[in-house]
Amino acid sequence: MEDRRSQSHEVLRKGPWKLEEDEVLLNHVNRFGPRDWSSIRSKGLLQRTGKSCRLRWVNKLRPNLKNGCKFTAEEEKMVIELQAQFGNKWAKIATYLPGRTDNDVKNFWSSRQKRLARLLQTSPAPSKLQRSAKKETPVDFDIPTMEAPKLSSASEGESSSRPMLCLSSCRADYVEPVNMFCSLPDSYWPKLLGFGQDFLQPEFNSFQTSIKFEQQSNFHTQSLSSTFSSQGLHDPNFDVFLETLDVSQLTNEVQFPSGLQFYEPIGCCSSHDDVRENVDNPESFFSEFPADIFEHIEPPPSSPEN
DNA sequence: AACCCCAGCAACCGCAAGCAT
DNA sequence: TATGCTTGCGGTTGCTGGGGT
Repeated sequence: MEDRRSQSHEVLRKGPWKLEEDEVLLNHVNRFGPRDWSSIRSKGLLQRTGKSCRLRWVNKLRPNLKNGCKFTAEEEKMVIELQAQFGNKWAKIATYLPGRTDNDVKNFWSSRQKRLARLLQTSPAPSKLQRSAKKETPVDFDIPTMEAPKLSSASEGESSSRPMLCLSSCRADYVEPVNMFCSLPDSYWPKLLGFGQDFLQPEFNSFQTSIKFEQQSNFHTQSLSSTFSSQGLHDPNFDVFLETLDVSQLTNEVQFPSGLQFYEPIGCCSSHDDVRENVDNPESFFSEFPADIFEHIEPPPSSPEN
C-alpha cells in the first residue's frame, strides 16, 4: 500500500533493498536478461533507478557470488598482485576472482588501505601507534607528524646524524606509509641502507629465500619476521616478501652493514635510558606496523649523493 | 548497561564511454 | 555531427554489528 502510494507519486526509493524488490528484479532479469535496467522503473515495477537495479543485480543477486565470504589468503594475494599490475581497475581485477565483484575488491582494498593508514598514523584520528608513541617516548622525542618525504636526508646537507634511509614506495599510495620511517626521530631511524633497484619484484616469480638476505644481514630478517609472528600478525604477504627477495637483483648500492642493530640510538637520544629501551626492542616500534608495508619498499629516485 | 571506536559492507554519486537516433 | 540515453566504473558515504572500555 505504501509502495503503491509512492509509486503513483514517482517517489524514488533509495537505501537498502527489500526482499520483495529483489524478487521483482530477479523476475525481470529472468524474463529479459540483465539489461534494460531503466525499463524496470518506466514499467512501474520498481521505484529504483536503472543504475540502482543494475548495481543490486551485479553485487548481490547475480548467481555464483561469494556473498558473505571473507577473502581467502589466496584471493588477498591475487588482489595485491593484480592491484600492483593494473592499479585501481577493480572491475578488471574482479574478473580474475570468480564470485567476487568489483565492489568486493574495492571494499577489500579500501579496508586494507585504511588499516595501513591508521597503523601508520596518516589518518586524522590518533592511531594506536601515535598513542603508544606518546606514552612510551619522552617528550623530546615525540614522533613528529607526517610531513613531506625526507628520503635520504643525509644528502640534504643536514648536520643530523640520521643515516641515509633509502626507502620510498613502489606505488604512490604507499608513499605515506613508508614515509613514516622518514619522519622518525634519529633515535628511531632504522639502519636500512640503500635497498636496491629491484628489491621487490611485483610478479612474485623469483624464489630467492631470506637465507641470502640473512647472510648479509642476519639481524634484519630475523628481527622483522619474529616481530610479526610473535605479535600474531603473521601475514602471508610477509612470507611472499621474503620468498621473493632476490638478492641477486639488488644493485651495488645495497649495503647491509654487518653487526649493526636494526635500531641504533644515535646522537643526543642515546643518553636516554627509556629511549634506549625502546630502541633496543624492535617490537616496541614494529609491532604496530602491518607486515605488508615491507612489500612496497623501493629505491629512492636517485642516489643520495646526486 | 551504556558508550565509543572501528571494520566491513551496501549503496549512492559523478563521470565517462558506448550506442542509437 | 550532435544529442540524449544507457551502462559501467571508481570514489565516497553511511549504516550496522562486534569488540573493547
